[in-house]
Amino acid sequence: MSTREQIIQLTDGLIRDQGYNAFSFYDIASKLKIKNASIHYYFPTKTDLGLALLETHTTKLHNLQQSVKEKSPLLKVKAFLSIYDTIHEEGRVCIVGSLATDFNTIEPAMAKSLKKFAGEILGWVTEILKEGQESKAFNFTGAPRTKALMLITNMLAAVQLTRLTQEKDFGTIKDKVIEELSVKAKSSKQKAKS
Amino acid sequence: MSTREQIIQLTDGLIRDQGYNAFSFYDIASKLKIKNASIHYYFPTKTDLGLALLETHTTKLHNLQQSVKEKSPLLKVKAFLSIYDTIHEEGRVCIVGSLATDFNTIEPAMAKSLKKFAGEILGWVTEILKEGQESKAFNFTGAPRTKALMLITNMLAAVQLTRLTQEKDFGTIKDKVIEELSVKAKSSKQKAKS
DNA sequence: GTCTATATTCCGATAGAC
DNA sequence: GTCTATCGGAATATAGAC
Repeated sequence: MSTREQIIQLTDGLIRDQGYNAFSFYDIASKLKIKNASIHYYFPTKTDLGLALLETHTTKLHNLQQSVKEKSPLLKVKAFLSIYDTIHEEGRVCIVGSLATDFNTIEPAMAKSLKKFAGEILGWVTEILKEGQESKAFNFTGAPRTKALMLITNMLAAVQLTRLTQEKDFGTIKDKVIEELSVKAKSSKQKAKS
Repeated sequence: MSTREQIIQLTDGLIRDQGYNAFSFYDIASKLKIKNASIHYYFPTKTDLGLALLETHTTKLHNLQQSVKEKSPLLKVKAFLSIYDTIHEEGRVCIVGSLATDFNTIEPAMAKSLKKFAGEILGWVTEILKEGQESKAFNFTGAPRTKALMLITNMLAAVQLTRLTQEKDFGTIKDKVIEELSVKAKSSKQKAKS
């Protein structure tokens, strides 16, 4: 991997671990055993680095979308949910949640890029839910966009909240999200479990 | 209000607006037209200030719990959800979400206090849902704790995500949360709305 | 309680040599 | 591309006068 790519990868980990305002160029430089100034060669400003990071996240999202393009709505939703598995295992949070809480401190260019990225995710999940609702693969009422918002909020905050409660809460939430989406008509069963 | 209380109140707004690592003693001092050093008179370290803030949030939570102690489960849930109304109107995020994304940068004492606070919220919402489930006021399957986690994640992330999407998304999410909880058996109606 | 003054550390960023 | 050196600024925190 090129130095530039390594810088972006380390930035990603640091932002999602500690937040945008808590990581420094030195954190990255020391890990790569290069000097501070070298980072500035690739990314003149911190905002340039943040923008490059958001571009790689966008590319990764597009790759994931492509990889499940022909799959069922359920598998597509699971593909989306699986994004958070690694995030949770790392003890980190997602890039959207991390930058959302720092939103009022980032520069306009980054804010714009972040909004676009969040919009693409929401649009994708909405499309998946719409497809599943129409094919009756999913069991939910109301607008797909609303359900997409709730699905995203569940996962985005699950990785944040389970830093404070119990590690297993993440899996509990994820399982329940899938269950509520896919379980049919509901014959009134089920009670204390999950 | 005493200077000490004003400091805490300003800290609260700043942390939930910009994040723990983005606000400074100077931000507070300048708004109160006093000097940096005066803040240190009340709170020797930033951690002391953060701990005091978490104590006021705990007190406010207890006050809210007391005020709805004799109400129905639905009104109790609405009381909990209403916490986020003001937060959203301010364009801020909740203290748990803000500090959760900064969790790996705060000192152990604050981390411990934050975990305790989050645990109290989760315990309270779980109790409300348990009560509503047993009295059949609520319509959900599975463990109350799981549903409580999902309710909290919906709201915690709603205020974060709607910074990036549309302002009205917050209300959409909140309404749907209440609807899914309280609507009965479901006569199969409802489709494109909400 | 609030101030001035200062210590210390860290940060983002730039200039210029190699 | 990476380095040394340095600038300018901002942060937390403390000492001691008033």
